[in-house]
Amino acid sequence: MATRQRGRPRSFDRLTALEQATMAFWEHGYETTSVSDLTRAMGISAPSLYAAFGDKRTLFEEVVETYAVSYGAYGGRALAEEETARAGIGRLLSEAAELFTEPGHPRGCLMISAAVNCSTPEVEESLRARRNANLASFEARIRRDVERGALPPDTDAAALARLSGAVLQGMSQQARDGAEKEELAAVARLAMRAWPAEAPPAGAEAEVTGRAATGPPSPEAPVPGAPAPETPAGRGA
Amino acid sequence: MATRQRGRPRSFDRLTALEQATMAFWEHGYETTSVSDLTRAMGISAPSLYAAFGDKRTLFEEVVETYAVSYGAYGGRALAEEETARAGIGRLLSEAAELFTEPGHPRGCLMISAAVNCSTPEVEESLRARRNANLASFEARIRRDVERGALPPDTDAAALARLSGAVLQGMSQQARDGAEKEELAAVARLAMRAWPAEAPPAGAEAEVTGRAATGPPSPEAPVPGAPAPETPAGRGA
DNA sequence: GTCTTTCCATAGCGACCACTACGGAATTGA
DNA sequence: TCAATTCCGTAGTGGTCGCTATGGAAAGAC
Repeated sequence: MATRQRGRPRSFDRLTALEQATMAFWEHGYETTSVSDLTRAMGISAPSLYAAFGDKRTLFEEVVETYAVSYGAYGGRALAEEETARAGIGRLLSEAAELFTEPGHPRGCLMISAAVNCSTPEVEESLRARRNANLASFEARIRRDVERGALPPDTDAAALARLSGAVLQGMSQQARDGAEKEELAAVARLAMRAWPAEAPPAGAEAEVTGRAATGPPSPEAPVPGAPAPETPAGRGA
Repeated sequence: MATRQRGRPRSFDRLTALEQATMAFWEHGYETTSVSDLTRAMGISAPSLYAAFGDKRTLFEEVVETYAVSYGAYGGRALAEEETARAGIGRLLSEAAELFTEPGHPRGCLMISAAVNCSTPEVEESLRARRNANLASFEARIRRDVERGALPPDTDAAALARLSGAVLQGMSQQARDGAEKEELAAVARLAMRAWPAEAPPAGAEAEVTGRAATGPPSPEAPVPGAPAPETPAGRGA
């Protein structure tokens, strides 16, 4: 890649167009967003779209990938940065309440809602796989805390992960159904009460009655906050 | 309506055809199920479909209505028959785990998934209204228990209702994503742990936390299994 | 300038969409 | 039997779908 490319350079910004396509898909879903909707939203013509992004399905996959990186990364960060699985998922749900209702972009989560009832099985399957991968990352994070002793040994990690994913998905639909940020935040807060009593993260003194801290706990106590990436595809479960 | 109708009688059973249309819409959603999909599933030709059911949208509305009555009624019954809101919603979620994964029909809930990303706003809005009505019926049922003293006075009825709806919606999507009955049942069971401690249902010993009787001080104590329909449109929230 | 390369707008492809005009077949009441 | 009435299969409506062939305009290299 030495010389600059020869011919006429393209007259639109590829990343801007991609973001506009993201908004369109996010709002209306894969199937319901037609190519002519896309060209209108992106401000380019159909041949330009096909030259720059391949076909509609390839464009959607690229949209999902950038969405997972730029938005879904919140979830991965919450899980990785927080001391415990409980704090991580609590923060993830709380941030989701904000993200799902934030002005400036469509409501809810693209990975959750954009390929429901999709007649292209590959597309539906692609997002389903991302959702299930995130469920698996929830479960792994919880299981780690169980093994570490931060959660009771009889904790059902799979069920807790699935519940967290279900709440997240329900919050997404309710955001699209008109729920406001505070309402979803209350749901997120309440959902954390289903968690078992949190054991002391490490060497600290004990404490008994269930239902411990909900918010971000000790800034940095023991256990040097696992660098773990843990979630390959961002939020969405 | 005295005399029998004159001409040639229709050669298919209307209710059977309606049920086959229900299965098609349930599986693929409103938008993605084409009229030719419907005629194939129902075993009739397009003109017969239009003569018997009006247009596609009218057929869908009729499908939704019968679905709400025959399937969604489970939810209304659970809410009406159980002693407490907690028991009612607990039973509703547990029955949903079964219904959403039962063989013999598509997975998940038609009212939750069939009009996501729908390009016909009236259809999308119609199911959204049913979901929100069910949320409201959850909230009313919970609020009644709070006023009755069966739940603590500081219970956030709206948030608890919304959480229940979110879990239900998430369970529907996870059923479609492949979750099995036991997994969803575990989610349902776990979700009920978010509920506050249940107070004795009626005239039992006093309780502490402030605030004297607010609402109607439960004239008839334990409230026998309320005949109330309570939910006009069945499950779906 | 000239040539080469690439972009992009017009215009149109076949396929499918929801929906319906038509006419023969079937079943009634008289 | 004869109309009257209704059903339903064939075939086709205009419209939109995802996608692309063509060809002029624009911007580099020389």
